This record gives sequence, structure tokens and C-alpha cells, in this order.
Amino acid sequence: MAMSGQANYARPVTAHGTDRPLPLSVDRTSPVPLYFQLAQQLEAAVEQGRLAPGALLGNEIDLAARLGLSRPTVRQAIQTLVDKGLMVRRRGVGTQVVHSQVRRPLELSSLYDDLEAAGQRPATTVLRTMTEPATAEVAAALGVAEGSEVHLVERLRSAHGEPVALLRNHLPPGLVSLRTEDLEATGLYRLMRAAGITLHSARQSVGARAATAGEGRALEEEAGAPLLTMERVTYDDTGRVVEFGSHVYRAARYAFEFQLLVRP
Amino acid sequence: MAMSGQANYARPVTAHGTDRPLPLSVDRTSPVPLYFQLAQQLEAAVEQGRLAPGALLGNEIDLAARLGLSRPTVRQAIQTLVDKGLMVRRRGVGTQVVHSQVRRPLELSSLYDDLEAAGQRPATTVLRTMTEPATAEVAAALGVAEGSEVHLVERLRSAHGEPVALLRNHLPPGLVSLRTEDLEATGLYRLMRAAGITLHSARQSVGARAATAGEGRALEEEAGAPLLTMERVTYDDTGRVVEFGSHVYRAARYAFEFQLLVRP
DNA sequence: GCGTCGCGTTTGTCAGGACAAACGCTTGAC
DNA sequence: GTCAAGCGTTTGTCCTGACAAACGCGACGC
Repeated sequence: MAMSGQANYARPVTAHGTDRPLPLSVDRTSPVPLYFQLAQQLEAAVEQGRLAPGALLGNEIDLAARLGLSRPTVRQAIQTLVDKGLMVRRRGVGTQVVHSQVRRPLELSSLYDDLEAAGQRPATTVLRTMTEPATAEVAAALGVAEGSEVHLVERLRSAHGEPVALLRNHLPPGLVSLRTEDLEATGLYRLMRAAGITLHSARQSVGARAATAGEGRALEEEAGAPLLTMERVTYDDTGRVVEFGSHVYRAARYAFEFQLLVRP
Repeated sequence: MAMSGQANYARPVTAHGTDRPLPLSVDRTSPVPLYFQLAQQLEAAVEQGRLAPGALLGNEIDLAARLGLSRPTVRQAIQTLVDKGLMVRRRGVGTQVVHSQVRRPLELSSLYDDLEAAGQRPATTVLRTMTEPATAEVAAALGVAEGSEVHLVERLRSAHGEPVALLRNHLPPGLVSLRTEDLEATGLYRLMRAAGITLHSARQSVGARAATAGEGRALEEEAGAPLLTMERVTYDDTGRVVEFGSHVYRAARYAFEFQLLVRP
């Protein structure tokens, strides 16, 4: 490989080890931000293997010149991919694609969406919807006064006709109207989004315990069978608590998978 | 509140509702980046309640002028806090502190560090360290050939004299020297970091199952007792797999807590 | 042979400016 | 009274330019 200079420095972005440069371009007439267009194209290239793991991205200045962009814009695009864990920057070396299967971090997802994405055809049976006075635990989680009225929803989530999870949710009053037909047609999070609530973050606790007799009956397990438990408090973007969920999953049918990144 | 203009627009950063501005300053002689200094001060103010939830941060231009910084630098500082979920930006409104208890996202942490941080005084007993041929499952996780030699470590982790978890780790050969005295004095991740390995990300799966007879004996539970299980594949920053762990936790003694953020 | 120095490369940080888009409030018309 | 338009505010995006710090490699001296 004859190169003019001395050291073997980073070559431009090439497709899978060849010297053919990756086709990258941005559309300035599009309302999509330029940095976002570039980030999407790079991410697609990584996912499709056109940018091999370990491949160097070529320096930011050249990349910017090639695309007719400024360096900050290119940096912003790369930064979003670094934040996702797809790439690593190294001063004096360059930016390279991280080796191997790095999946996306777990999103704030609903079980319904998870199952649907896995092609499992989720179904929901509403067991109860009612309004009741908040217990101490529920009041603390929702940030309301103990004894004040809150909504309770109990649902059984199944996939392929087999029960997967028992879902108990408490909600502060007046946020969403909980109609049984809506709850059985889709997930709770979709209903909230449809009601104009912007979900922001959630605090989860995942543990395990033995099934009670009632849980066993609902989930078609024996009493004492191991269950995976999840408690979640969800906040919207103004910091309000919008939901407190206490869910139990059949251990044989469900596990939480997620990706952790070290914050640099 | 007499203001010159018409609408009640964002006031400057004030301490807890008063009109006393927050003391913010940067040290240009410090090697710490300016944006980082500012981010730290703002984060500390939020944590100490000097910046109340919902408080507006005042517009970026004024803030930059007050600190003698440029707007991009101020934006970079704020952006890190937005990424952490501490603040929310809204165009035409301003940046405000998110309400209430938003904790940090779960870091790629070791059980040892978790317990130590919780003041639990962890102790480790090494049950086995050996080298063995990789099974199909282990080989797939570590990315080595089936049957090639890999290290295996089995440890019992206790807190306050009571067993908490049974830890089985497989490691590719030649990465770290696994001496029993080191393993009992600290956690595996610390040993890796000390060996010059930069941890980058991990893929985890959390589930539940019933304890086997052997697990029951080790953890002082009965066979069939519910256990929390965690499998983890850890990568360093070059994408190498550095560890594959299969851990079981006593359900009564441990749960995973973490914070999820919605990616905008 | 081997370690050290220097140099070029590349990313990290920071400045200052400009225009566009979203938001909330006020004003005005009906 | 109610709804629409207008306007100022604030963040979002993008540009150009500059210097500093870390890294890897070759060249040099021993």
C-alpha cells in the first residue's frame, strides 16, 4: 500500500476494508438536521456491515470537507453515535467503530411494545379498573396524600394464548381515561402518549419472589413458583409521576435484557 | 413584580425562588474544561436543592455573558445535564430543572462496588479457580473456539456474614491473573481495570428461576427457592469480550435498581 | 539492540456570529 | 367571549476560526 507520507495514518471512510469510499451525502433542502442525516447514514452503515468493526472513520476535517459541512456539525453527528456506544474516539488515532454486537440501550419501553416487536402478538385481559384510596406505599410512589383517590388497573398480559405477566398499575386521577376497550387494544404507555403526556424517565427495581396462590392461578403456575418482579415509577417531562406499576412475570417466559454503557 | 417588558419571561438563575443569583464561576487556569466546571456546579446546585425543581435556568446568552463564556460552551455544559436527565430544554421557554427524584442511570457496576457503596461490607469466598475447555455456550459468549481453554472463577459473595450471591465468571485466557487473594480482597472489575482494561459496555439479561440443590446449600436457601439470575457479557473499548458472568442472587437480599431515560 | 526525543496527526476545547423554528403571551378582530 | 394573528423570547442548528492535548511513529543517540 503505497502512501505518500511516512506513517500509516487513518484512511478515509471505506466500505468493508476496500478503498472504495462510503457513499455519504446530506440533503440541505430537507428539514431533518444535517448532523442527524449524517448520524443516520453512519449508523445504517455500521448496522449493515458496510463499516466494519474497528474501521477508522477518517479525520473529521476531511469528512466535513467531503460533505460540504463544518467540523462542528460532523462532530455532533459522530457524538450521537459515540453516546449510543457504536463508536469510540481516540485522540491522535481517530474514531473507530466498536467491535461486535453492541445493541441499543434499553428504552423506556412497555411490555406490550416489547412483545409486539418480538412478533409475539400480545393480548390483554383487563381484570379490574377501579378507583380506591391510596395506601401508604402507593401514595409515596405517586407523590399524593395517603388515602386520596387513585386509579388502579389490573391486567393479564398473554402471548400466543399463554399468560406472561400480571400487571398492576396505579395512576394519579385525571391524567388518562382508562376505558377497558382501549386498555385491551393497546398498551398503557401508548394511551398516555395519546393523551399528550411526554414520558421522560422511570425508576425501576427488578427482583424475584415466589408466586402467591392467586398469582399462580392467574399465570397458570403453581404457588411458590419463581416469579420475576418489576416495580416502576414513571415520570413525565415536567417531573410529575404518571404511573406506579407493580408487575410480576412468569420466570420461564420473560427476562429483562439491556445494554449498559460506561459513562466516560 | 415590576418588569419592563410585557410577559413574565425567564428570570436569571436564582437560588430557591429568591432573586439572589446562584454563585457560578469558572477557573480558566484549571485544566478541567470550562463546560465541565459549569456542569458540575449546576449539578451540585440541583442536588443540594439550591436550584429548585422546575426552576428556569435563564437564557443561555445571558448566562454565557455573566460567566465570560461563549454560548456553545454554556450549551455543552447544559447538554451534559440534559443527557443525564436532570434538566429539560424547551424552545421559547428555557431550560428547567426536572422535578423530583431523578437518580443517575445505572452504571456498569460490580456487585462488590454496589454493596460497598451501600455500606454493606462485602466479603468474597473463592470457591474455585480453574482452567477448562469452553462449552458451546461459553465459547459463543466469549467469542472463542469451542473447547479452547478458558478461565473459570466461582465465588460466593456475602454481606454482614450472610450469603448474597453466587458468582460464576468465565474469562478469556491471558487477560488478568486470577489470584485467590486478589479476588477475595476486591471485585473482579477492579482487577480488570488495574490490569489496564478499559471497560466499555455490557449486555445483561435478568431473570428468575428456582434454586438447585447445590445453589440452595451455598446460599443458605432451600432447593426450589426463587432466585434472581443475571447473565452478563462485558466488552472493553476495543470491542473484545473480557468476561462472561452467570450469577444468581438470593431474591430476598438483592434487587436491581435502575433509571431509564427516554431518548428524545 | 533499545530507549528517548521530536514531529505530524487527530480529537478536545473554546470563541463569536448568524439565522431558523417553536413557544407563550398580548393584541386585535369578530 | 372567543379565536386568530403578531411579536418577542429562547433554544436549535450551522458556520468559521483557533489553539491545546494526546497518541503513534520514525529518527536519533547511546
